Amino acid sequence: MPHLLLKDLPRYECLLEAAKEFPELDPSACEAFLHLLRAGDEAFVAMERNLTAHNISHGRFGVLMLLAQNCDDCGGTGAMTPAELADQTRVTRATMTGLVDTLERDGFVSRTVDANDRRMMRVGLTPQAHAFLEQLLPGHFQLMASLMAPLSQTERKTLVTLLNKVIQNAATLNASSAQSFASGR
Amino acid sequence: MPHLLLKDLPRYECLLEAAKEFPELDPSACEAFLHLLRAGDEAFVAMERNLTAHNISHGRFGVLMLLAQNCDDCGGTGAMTPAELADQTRVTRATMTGLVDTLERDGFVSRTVDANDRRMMRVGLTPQAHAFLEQLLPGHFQLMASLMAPLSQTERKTLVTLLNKVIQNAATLNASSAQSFASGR
DNA sequence: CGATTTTCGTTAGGAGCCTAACCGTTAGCC
DNA sequence: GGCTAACGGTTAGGCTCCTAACGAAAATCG
Repeated sequence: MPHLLLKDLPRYECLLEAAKEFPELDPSACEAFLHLLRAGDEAFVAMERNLTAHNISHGRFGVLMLLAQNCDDCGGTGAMTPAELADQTRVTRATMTGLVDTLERDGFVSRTVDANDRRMMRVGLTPQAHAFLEQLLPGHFQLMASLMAPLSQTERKTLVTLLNKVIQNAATLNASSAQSFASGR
Repeated sequence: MPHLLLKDLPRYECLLEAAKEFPELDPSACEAFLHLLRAGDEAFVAMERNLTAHNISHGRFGVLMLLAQNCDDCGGTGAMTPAELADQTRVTRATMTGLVDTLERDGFVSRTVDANDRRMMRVGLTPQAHAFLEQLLPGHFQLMASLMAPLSQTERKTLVTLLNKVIQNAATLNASSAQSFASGR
């Protein structure tokens, strides 16, 4: 469970005050940014607390959900390679190795080598994992519902619209700055 | 830099579909929750990337900001105890020991024992830290501004209002569930 | 066909945070 | 005043994630 930021978010007057010293500081942008960070963190720790109560980490949960979804959607077997899993869950391949290690140890997934390409592995859910998810998910969904309870339907739609603008923008900024980093500064 | 969630957020139709299987799933709540998590993560990694470019971690940055703020606000010396720092930055005291260790090693803070209570330490900023912050902060503020650039002033206000509702609610839920955990389930 | 390059999964090592247990110091209480 | 409890900071050990470097298998190409 990560921490995040200061206990008390700064009052808006303080931001206006600080803006006098730093002309780069945009008070309304700063306020929105800090609130976004805090709200995201609160949501994250709430979710993580629920997951750890079931003895599963956020990373492992992501793998299980992805495999389950892949199983349901395409009517496929639900087997995926570690590289696919790492890409979809936004984790490095090295991390995925560790996640699959513990999931396999706990009996939630099975590893088999691909018959056609002997470099590849196929990771699939066990029946035990399906049972575990069916027992876990209702509480997970209830948590989301209770967290968003104070928002009306229209407020939720508004929130999603605003957040989408930030997400799109951030993805562009992050990608371009990552690129400028890769190309030597 | 943490990862977060799946690469592609689920489409709303998929949530509606999943709701048929899980009656606890509230599609609009789930959508808002996932977008919040993603937006918060994007903002977080953008900030963290900027900080690591200056060879400082998010945790250490929080300590510096808090000490600087404490110095400016009250006209005080800016010296705080590790326990105060831990409380305000939402980190355990053990973690704060490590943060102060590295900050002291890098010449950003100094530790002195309290004269009245020999259990306590006083952590204060060095001139070097002030110089460092003055060099770092403009870029930090510019980052926030560019992240929130696609939102108008009124949209930012709306966003803050909506996020505040979530923050308040989450703080209550997290506190009560932490309490129920402390009292033995 | 053999040599190079690419791709896959893994290992090794590090950073940041956590909990639990620890000493030294102070405060409360007969 | 001495014994116990509470408090402040630290240490020890664990978890999750990361980057970097590695061998094995496949693809590419002269």
